[in-house]
Amino acid sequence: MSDRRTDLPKRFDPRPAESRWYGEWLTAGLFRASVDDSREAYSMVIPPPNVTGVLHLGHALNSSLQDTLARHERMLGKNVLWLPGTDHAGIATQVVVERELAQRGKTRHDLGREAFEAEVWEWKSHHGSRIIEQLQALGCSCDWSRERFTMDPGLSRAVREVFVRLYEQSLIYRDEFLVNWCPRCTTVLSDLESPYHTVEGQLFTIRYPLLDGPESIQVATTRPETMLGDTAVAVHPDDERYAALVGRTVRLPLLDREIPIVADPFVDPEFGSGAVKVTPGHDPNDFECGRRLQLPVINILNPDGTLNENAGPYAGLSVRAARERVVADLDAQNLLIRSERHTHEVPRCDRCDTLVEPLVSEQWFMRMEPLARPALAAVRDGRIAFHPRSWENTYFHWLENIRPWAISRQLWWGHRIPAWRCDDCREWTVSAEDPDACRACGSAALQQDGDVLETWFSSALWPFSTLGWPDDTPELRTFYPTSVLSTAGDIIFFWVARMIMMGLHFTGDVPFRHVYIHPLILDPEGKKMSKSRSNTIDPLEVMGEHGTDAFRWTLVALSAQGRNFRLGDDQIAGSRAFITKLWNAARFAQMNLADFDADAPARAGSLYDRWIRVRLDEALARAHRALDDFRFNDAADALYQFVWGEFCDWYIELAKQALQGDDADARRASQRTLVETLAGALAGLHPIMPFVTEEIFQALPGRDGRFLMQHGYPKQSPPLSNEEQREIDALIEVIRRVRQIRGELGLAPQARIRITFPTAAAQLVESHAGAIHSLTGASECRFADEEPPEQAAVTRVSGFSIAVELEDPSLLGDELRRLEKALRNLDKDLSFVAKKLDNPKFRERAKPAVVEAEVEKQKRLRDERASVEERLDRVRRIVGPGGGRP
RNA sequence: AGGCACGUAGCUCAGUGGGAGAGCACCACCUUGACACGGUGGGGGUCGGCGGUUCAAUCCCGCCCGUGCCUACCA
Repeated sequence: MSDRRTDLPKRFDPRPAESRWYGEWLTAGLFRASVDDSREAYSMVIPPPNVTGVLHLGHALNSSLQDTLARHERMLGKNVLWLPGTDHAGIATQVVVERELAQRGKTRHDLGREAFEAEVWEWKSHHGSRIIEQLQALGCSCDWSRERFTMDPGLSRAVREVFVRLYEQSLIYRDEFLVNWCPRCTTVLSDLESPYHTVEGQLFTIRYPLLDGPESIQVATTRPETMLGDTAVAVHPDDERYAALVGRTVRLPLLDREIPIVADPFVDPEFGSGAVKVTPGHDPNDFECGRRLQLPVINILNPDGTLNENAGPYAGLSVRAARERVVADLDAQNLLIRSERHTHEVPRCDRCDTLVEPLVSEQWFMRMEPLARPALAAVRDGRIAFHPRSWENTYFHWLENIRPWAISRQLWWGHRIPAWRCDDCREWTVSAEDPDACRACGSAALQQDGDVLETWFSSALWPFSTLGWPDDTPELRTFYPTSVLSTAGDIIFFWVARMIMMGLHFTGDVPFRHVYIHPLILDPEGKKMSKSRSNTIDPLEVMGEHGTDAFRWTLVALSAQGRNFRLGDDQIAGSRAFITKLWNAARFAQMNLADFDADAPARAGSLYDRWIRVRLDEALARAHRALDDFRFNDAADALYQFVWGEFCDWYIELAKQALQGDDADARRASQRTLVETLAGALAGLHPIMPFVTEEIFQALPGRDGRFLMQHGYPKQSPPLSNEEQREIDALIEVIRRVRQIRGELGLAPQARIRITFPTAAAQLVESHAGAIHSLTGASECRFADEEPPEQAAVTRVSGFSIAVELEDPSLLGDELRRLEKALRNLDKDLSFVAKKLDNPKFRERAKPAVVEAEVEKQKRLRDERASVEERLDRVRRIVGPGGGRP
């Protein structure tokens, strides 16, 4: 008799629901944004994952949160664009493809640049969409028709345009600078790409003899081989021990080079001997010291990490071999004072883990301070807000101490730098279009720079390059600035700050209005997850095991602001239980809706019906306020409490009377409330757990072929009057109190009980007799104002007492203990209230409302105490002083 | 070393200037016609420590201890 698609099976099976609904949503174009739309726009760009990447927990979390926002805003009726894509990940991708080539016994040099690039594109076409498919499995509602890749023609054009403009503004320049060099990748790395790792090394103390005289000076170093590039020895200007030596000359051992002793405040007199060898070619501090004092720079390394001709007899050796030889030779000449164990930090290549060598090289740099100033202002004046706000400190600190950015990379995979050098006059021609002739001398003998730009350079343009910049496109006009950027805290420098700088500089506006920094997921022991710790969790495995909705719900429900969280199986199992609860509530609804006619006129609902609708409205309002503030956990909590604690625990139980009763009108009204409230709850949950909510929604009667997302959120219902609110509160309290007596006295669940109410409660009890009987297990409710029967447990409910008759006289002993406990608790409460009210300063200085509340509280507690005490006396008289039981 | 968080029930975590909550775990009873991934009831916490501000502090301030993350780096 029903035209519904299916009956809900006993258990929810996530897999088929996930693939079915995701496919239908895509077909229906639900995720498409439109530029020709009068609705308010809401937009986000996805932090583009690395094209070589696989979905890890960080992606899963961030994407779940963004999807929650995107779906929520769509359901609010906005024109939502969530723009997806990937970045080309210069080094990572090149390393992957080179590894594949190596298996075929080839290097990229065997292929040549063009063939190698083709090889990478080929690789991308086969493997580059893996992470996109994984995001889809997670349910992400991105507008896939607008998927972008940082190497797309449009985005590449944006990169060139930006490079050329910055060059013309003298913000991009070439310079010789000490850079981080990866000898394996043979490319420069940014500081951020060369993280430090702790190693157990040695600290060598070496003696440098003075040129004129028998004295010598001792220096300490962890990298003795770099002495081959020393051009000075430095001491602190205020260090009296060495004051006489400053300006004299030492003879550098092994190479016999004469180098000066200089004074520079960067030297820490407390460390080691207080004198330091200065190697401007291979140490950041020394490089800066060298610039200050105009010391010569000697580079002793070849690009592959071997020593070059400047190392004299050590040329051709690896750094490691050279270190051993240098130490041995120094020792032989009695110049090695000592070596001791020393833990220190060395930089390694983020991508291949090779030791990074600082070395001087000519690179393209970008001046950052002029762009940093407006970027700082945009956050200071609130045009961009960080959530949680404390991350602003991180942002400010980095931008206030910003240094030039080395943007060139000696790779073959990436955006090739649009700069050509003239063979004849050596001048650079920088141009968005490939030039025919040198700008300086007109020569046609031009060579394009072989380097490419760092990947982050193109990522920094992502919020506007993906929307068509530099053209003035409808997409840009509609969706820029974007609404929210959601990402991880450790990426603020790499990406967020650079997007803000580039966005302001090139579009004149901020790239996004809100930056949400999501929590970090820790393992069950509270440690950061990492491959090296092998404590990672594979999101796809979890999704397969527990279902994607359970996984998403867990991540969202744990995302409290400003706090990381631990993830383990327990958390996810809890989410699955919640989904099962929802599922079973839906099955209950379905069973009771078999004859439901959505179009039939229904009379106004019962108090229960009107109450649960109001509770739904309040839960949705709380959830939506929470989402507005990025308090994802609070949103989840509001919905959870409603579904489980109110809809399932109370409404369904209360509605059973009408649903299963004889009054057809009452039944129809409750059916309507049941289905509409459930649908409203599903709508509220849908942004967080899209699949199961759609699955249930589509199985409910009265569907019109549209999807849950298209229905949006339910309209508000009229509020309850104060009287109605009091009535439902009192009913719930009565039921709770009686259940409490049953539980505390250990009455068997089957045991029927008789309850005596005062006549004043008659109206309440009679209006809700069905609920009271079924939910308390009462067989009879009586009304009497005289003293309650002796054989009874008495409890107090908002202003009146109710008595539960006890069949078994021995239970009075338990009742005695129950009352004694209640009395103890009341006395405790009373003494705390008294402590306040007896303090004259409290009455004098506390807010009058607070004082009044305490007075009220005291009055209520005293009343209650008197009533409990009276009853206690009576029970004591019956049972005797020892109580009913031993 | 500096910065930023965090420390609340056995565990994972919410929360608030007026005597603290949830989920899981635990105890008791219950295979009741949605649901044992369940129901009803219950026990359990000097809210990290020490000071300060306040009539009142778990909450605000300072110091200390512990944990985590980030940044920088001593040759």
